Amino acid sequence: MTSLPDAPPPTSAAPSSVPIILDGWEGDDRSGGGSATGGTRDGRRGHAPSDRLFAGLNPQQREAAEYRGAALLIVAGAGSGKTSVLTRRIAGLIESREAWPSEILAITFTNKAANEMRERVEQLLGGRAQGMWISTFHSACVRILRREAETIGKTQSFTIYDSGDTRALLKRIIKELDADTLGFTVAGTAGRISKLKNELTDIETFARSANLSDPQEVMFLEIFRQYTRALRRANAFDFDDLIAETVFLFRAFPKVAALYQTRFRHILVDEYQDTNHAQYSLIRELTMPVSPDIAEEMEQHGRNVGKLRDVVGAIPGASLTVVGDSDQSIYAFRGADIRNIVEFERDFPGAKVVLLEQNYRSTQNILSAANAVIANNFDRKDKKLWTAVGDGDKIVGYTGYSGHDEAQFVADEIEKLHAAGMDYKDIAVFYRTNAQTRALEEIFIRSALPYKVMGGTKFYERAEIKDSMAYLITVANPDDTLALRRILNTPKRGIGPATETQLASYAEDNGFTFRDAMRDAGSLGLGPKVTGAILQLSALLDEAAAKIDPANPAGVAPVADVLTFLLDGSGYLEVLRNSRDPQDEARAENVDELVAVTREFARNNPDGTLVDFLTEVSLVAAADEIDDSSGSVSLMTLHTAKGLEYDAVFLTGIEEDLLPHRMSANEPGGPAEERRLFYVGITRAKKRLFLSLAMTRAQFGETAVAMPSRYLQEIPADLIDWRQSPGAANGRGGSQSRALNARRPGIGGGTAGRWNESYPVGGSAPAERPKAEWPNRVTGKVRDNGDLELAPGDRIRHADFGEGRVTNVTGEGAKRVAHVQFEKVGAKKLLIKIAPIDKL
DNA sequence: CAGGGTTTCTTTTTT
DNA sequence: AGAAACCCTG
Repeated sequence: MTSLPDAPPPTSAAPSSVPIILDGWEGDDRSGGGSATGGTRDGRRGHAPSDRLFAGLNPQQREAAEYRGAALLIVAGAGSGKTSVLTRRIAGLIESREAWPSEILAITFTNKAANEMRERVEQLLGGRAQGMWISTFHSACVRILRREAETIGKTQSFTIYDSGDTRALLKRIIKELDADTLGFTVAGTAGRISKLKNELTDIETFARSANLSDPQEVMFLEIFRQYTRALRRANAFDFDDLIAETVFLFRAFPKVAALYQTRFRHILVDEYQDTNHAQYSLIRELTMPVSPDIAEEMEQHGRNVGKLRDVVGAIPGASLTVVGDSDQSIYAFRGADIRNIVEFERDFPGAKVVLLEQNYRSTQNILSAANAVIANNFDRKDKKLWTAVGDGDKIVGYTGYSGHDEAQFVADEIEKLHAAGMDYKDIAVFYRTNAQTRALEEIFIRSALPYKVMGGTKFYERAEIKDSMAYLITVANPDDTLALRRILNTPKRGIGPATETQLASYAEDNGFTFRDAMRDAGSLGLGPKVTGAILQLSALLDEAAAKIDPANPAGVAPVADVLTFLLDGSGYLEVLRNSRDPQDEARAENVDELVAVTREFARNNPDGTLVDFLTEVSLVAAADEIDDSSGSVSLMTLHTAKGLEYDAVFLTGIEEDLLPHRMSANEPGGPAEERRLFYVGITRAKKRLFLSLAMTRAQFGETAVAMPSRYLQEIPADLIDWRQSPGAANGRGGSQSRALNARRPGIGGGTAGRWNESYPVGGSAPAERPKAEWPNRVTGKVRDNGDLELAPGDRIRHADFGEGRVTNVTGEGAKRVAHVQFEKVGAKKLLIKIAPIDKL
């Protein structure tokens, strides 16, 4: 077939919003076929992409969008419009009929980015984009692995273990082997295994190279072996397996690989600087040419690949476009290898390189700061971001006396921005470690500031959610012993560790699964109560499994129904609701929330199965949670912030031992990576950038002195307007400092000298408040003023802010907010229920 | 086996 | 400070 239909090709109905659903692969009409490297050879190039698609691109961007060739590297500085380039490149390929949508594979860093890219491409094309694969590495691999599961000894409903599951499994193995006596820790072992998998070292390869005279290494090998075996028996993959096993699959089964190599003709990878070796290898496999004999065989099996073949009958490799910025590489700790991008031209000879340096995001002041900071990393290609939008406002700096003081500054400035017309959703607060959210959250709650914490103690990591999910997993994948053991005695049914061990060894001895052992609990000679409990649970799970059995004449039940059935039948929710522990109330609400999530899932994916739901949940990233329409300030780690942008950005905790983090000091390349992290944070800001730090920071329940980060000095002084500079905070706060030291004897005052050396004493604005207003801790923690009646005109006293007059009261019930004009610190909003205030 | 009390450890970043 | 691990009793 050489001619093209005029209408867009019919493609399978892959629901665009849910990349995980398996689309009907065979149903994809590939009849148009196409060769990446020979776009014009077979006459497919009906017409060049219209100028409309490239409107508004600068010459470099346009070149990157239009270039046709086997390999293209787009070096895209922060904010240089790479997403525009990528989406237009994809749209151009499709519009010019060089490619069908189903021939496109685009890899993004988060599911959210994937969905956005898909929407933008569809927008550009007017909706003719079904069948594209736009997803993360992990989602794409899951999709492939589910499809090919049988080939590698798994079933289609395999479970995905997250790092928590991995840790739980390793913990048991280490305990059973008594490996902790040899100094093995769960975290250390998990990290080592992860590293090996990211390097594509499987257990056999490792065993061959292991030094067997080292007992330490022998033990590790045994742990690794048992871990691998447990995963296999549980019909489960861990995160790293998803990538590595796909690579192994392609290498072991070239014909399977050929299916994907011929399907995907144009592969695009975003954030290429953060790919690890396994991901790099996956891309290499996918862009490999198909040999003549396999191509021949495919054709004989009815796969219409003829027009892809070259003169010798082979199918050339797919075209590859990668986008990245080595200055934004921040994932070396999980195996990302900066060499992948640095050596791209060597890996793909003849590759074209396009540089994007013009920044469309930030003001020049922000960019100058970013450029100055990153210039301190040696060993990098010099690259300078520039913008045409002008200097903009100065960067604002602030040094708090404590983490809470810093948080109060952030809250106050956010309120000012909001009062000046900026939406909360356009403001973000970044920090290095999740632990830093505590002070921020305390202050934000008290200030009645709407905020959302991205990532951190994620919803899906909460115990009650993991419990509920474990019920679902057990139903979907009965082989998953880990999930089964988790719910065995949750809620309490009198099945203790001893019984659990008995069941496990009964299964082991007879070659059953744990699940089978439960069904056969009657023959174990346990007490009648325990036996009854096990059989009851077993029956409940069987009944639930029947609900999703495709063979069930009643039809397949929605996920929500299965979940509520399990939660009711097990009594899990009831136990939480009847508990005296006040936290269990919130837990029950979370479980209800999960039920709501399953309903939402069913609404978005009418054909979504339980396995689809579990997959989606397993692969949500922190950045996926961000709801653009929400009127909340976003709080997140610097890592989560990658790829995002906000009008105003607060970078908090810019202190030594935090940024750069203490732990990074030992790592080779650590400080440089931390600097890139700072750079990423700075370049997220469009209009306003705030840098803050504290003189003392609570850590492990102790208060320790903190030093300004070395990176602060790298920013030219004239770019920063210090509201309270490190030097000034120290000078003015001398007595404060001593008071703190007196309270906490462990802190030496001698190191504080450095505070004065490098910073101007006194900012351009005087410190707003006397130090006495700033105790190091938030007072009145578990206060409840629920019944306090306040009206405009009332006078109150606040524990920190002193006296003031209520000007307005808004909100209802527990969310009533008092607007107060304080005598010394100005206007504040306070959540009445918990604010440390008294009516005068 | 369950529940309560005490002790110890934690904080790097995440798909 | 808070969570998890551990230990003890009923």
